[in-house]
Amino acid sequence: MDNSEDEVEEDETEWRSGFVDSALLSPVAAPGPSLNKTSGPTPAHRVILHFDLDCFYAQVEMIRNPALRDIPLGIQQKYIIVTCNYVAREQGLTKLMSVTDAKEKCPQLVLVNGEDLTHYREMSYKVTELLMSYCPLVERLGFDENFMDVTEMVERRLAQTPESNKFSFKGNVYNHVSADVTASDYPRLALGSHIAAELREAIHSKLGLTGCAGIATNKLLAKLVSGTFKPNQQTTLLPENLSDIVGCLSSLRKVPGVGHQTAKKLQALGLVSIQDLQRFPLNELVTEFGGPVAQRLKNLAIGVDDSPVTPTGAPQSLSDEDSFKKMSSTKEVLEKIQQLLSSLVERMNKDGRQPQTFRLTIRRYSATNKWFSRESRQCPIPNHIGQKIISVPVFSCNISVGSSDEAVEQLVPLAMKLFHKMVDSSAAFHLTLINVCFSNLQTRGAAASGKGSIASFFTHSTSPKRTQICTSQRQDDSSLSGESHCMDHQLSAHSRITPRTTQNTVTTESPCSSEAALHGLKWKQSSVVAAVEDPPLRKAYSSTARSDPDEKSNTVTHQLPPNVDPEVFKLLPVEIQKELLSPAYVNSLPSTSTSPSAPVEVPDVPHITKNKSPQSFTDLQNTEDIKEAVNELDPSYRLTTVDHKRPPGTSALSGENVMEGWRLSLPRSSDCEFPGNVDPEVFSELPPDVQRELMSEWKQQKPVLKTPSSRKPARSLLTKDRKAAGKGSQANSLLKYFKPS
DNA sequence: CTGGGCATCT
DNA sequence: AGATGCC
Repeated sequence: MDNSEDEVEEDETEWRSGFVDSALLSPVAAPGPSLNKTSGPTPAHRVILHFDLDCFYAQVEMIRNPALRDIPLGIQQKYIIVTCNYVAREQGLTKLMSVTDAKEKCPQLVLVNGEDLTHYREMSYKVTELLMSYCPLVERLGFDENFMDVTEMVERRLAQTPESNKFSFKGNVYNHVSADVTASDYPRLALGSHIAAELREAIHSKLGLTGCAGIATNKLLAKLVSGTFKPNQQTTLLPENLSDIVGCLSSLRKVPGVGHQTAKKLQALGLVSIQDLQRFPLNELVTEFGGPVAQRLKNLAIGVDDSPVTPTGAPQSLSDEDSFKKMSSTKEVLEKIQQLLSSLVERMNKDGRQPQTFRLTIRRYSATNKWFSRESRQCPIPNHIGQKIISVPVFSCNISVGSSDEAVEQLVPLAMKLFHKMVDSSAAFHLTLINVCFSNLQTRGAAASGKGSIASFFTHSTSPKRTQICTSQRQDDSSLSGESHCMDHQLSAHSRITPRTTQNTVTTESPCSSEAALHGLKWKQSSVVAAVEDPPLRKAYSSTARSDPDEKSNTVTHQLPPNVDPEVFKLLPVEIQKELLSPAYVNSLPSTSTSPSAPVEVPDVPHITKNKSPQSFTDLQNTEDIKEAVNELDPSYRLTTVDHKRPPGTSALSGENVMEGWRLSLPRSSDCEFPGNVDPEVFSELPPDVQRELMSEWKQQKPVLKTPSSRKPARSLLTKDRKAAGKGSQANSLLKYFKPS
């Protein structure tokens, strides 16, 4: 029962497609709650583009180090090659292959550690920004994909462009010989293919990245078709071939939106192919998945997708995580949390918004079902801490208070509290992942918003004017000519890129411009200048937050485990302090061999000689030669120890960064009675609930970590209003993600 | 020997 | 808080 009659099938799906895609009619979706709560009606026929960058991480690394261009390159996270360049793919490597398998297939493979996503994130937002500069309707999907609704652009071009251009397709046309196509039937898709080609060219010329694009009438089809001709090509799907591309999906898992769980449920219903799902009665699907999901699945199976391209904007949460084989001591947890928080606070600082919520997530080891079962606890961030995450400009000077370090110091105890809500550290535990996350991000005060709005224009490679036009316009059709002008200017000018050295364009707009212009350097200044060279300044400000009488000796420092900041230590619950000081931990292993700070070996010499045939010796030589050559080309880029995670000595909480004013005196025999070990002054400065907690622990000799205190965030509506609340204010903060650091 | 993010829905 | 999905 294959699709015997192509024309009948196509006609039917096309009819349904038009039927469902037009929200004005849409009786199909009417009975149940509409799956996409798109407010506005979606145009009857849209032109949707899907961009998918080629082996994105690998491309970024090859740009950073061109010596990697022509050698097989894999991007490694832990034991996985998450992606690899096309040189490596020619030798059989695929995405998400284990390092072991990869090296077996390709002994010369050069690996770069890709656990730090900073560079990928930055480049990713540059791409989104570039697309947005042509049309604001851009939706991100991961770091390397973007949807774009160019319907209005197409309509405008339809009126403007000469006839001859309307009737040719750029790039491939699915299931057609491109030159052969009767493009006059699909002038909009044809123009969409022109736009896609221009945008891909812009991405290439301005950012140096190649990628694929799909052109179709909805997101699902655009995404499906974009990958049909793989590296650096584009493909248009004509409506007449809708059933072809859907029918070609080898399994239901290939349908975007059908994940592991959904596929398993469908398989339990006896469905394995797309055709199975197409024919399966809707009612039975409803009982299994509920109305909306069932209808959505049915629609997807026939290539129907009326979900709108929703502009993504700035992220709603920032998180940082690390996975490892085993973590089983509080000391390790504390250090890892410090590490993660340092980098997360730094990112949050650059963002400029103030997080209202902090979340800690862990994954426990379990022999069965290793990959799920994450647990998390979250709590509101006290305002006085949240403010410190954002560094505050000092008067008219560009130097800012080094408050980010303090923010980390105060967040660590918060995180440890959450940790102990999940893990009873008096019993054995075994974690394999820790994640820290800021969410509920709040744009900062109206008046002092110089940081967010103005800085973005400076760090931004495009003119403020154009950004304003494109981001504030939304979907209004009122200023078509304006956007069109903007667009055409861009398109015609992209052969010559003039990044407009920003300074002069914006200086006129705000007296704070010089302050904002240096914003990108602020973090460095705050951590170096404020903490080291300018202690009085820093102290003056820290004293406002904390009554810190005088500086005291550092006697305890030497007793602390390495990398534990005494300032932080002081703030920890005594039980944790005790745990950290106990001989078991002091002597305990620093041996998390999977730690990201451990150098990644490229290539693994003993492994190769052991595993491979005798001839691999020559390969080994070659690889070594390549490695050395690459290292010599760029000394800052060490293949053997590629670790972008954290340059040495930049940790805000490294041991040498000694803070003033901690004064907790503990005896050498660290694990004796608490009250004698605790400085009354310090105790009196602790928050009341912490005091209560400590008291109860001393009395009971038991970790009672329930805070009876007030955890009443009084949260109400934070779910829905992404569209309205987001866009306007979000446009500014979004730009921050578009700029190099 | 399946990473490190992100989002949405419940 | 968790599940699920996407890359």
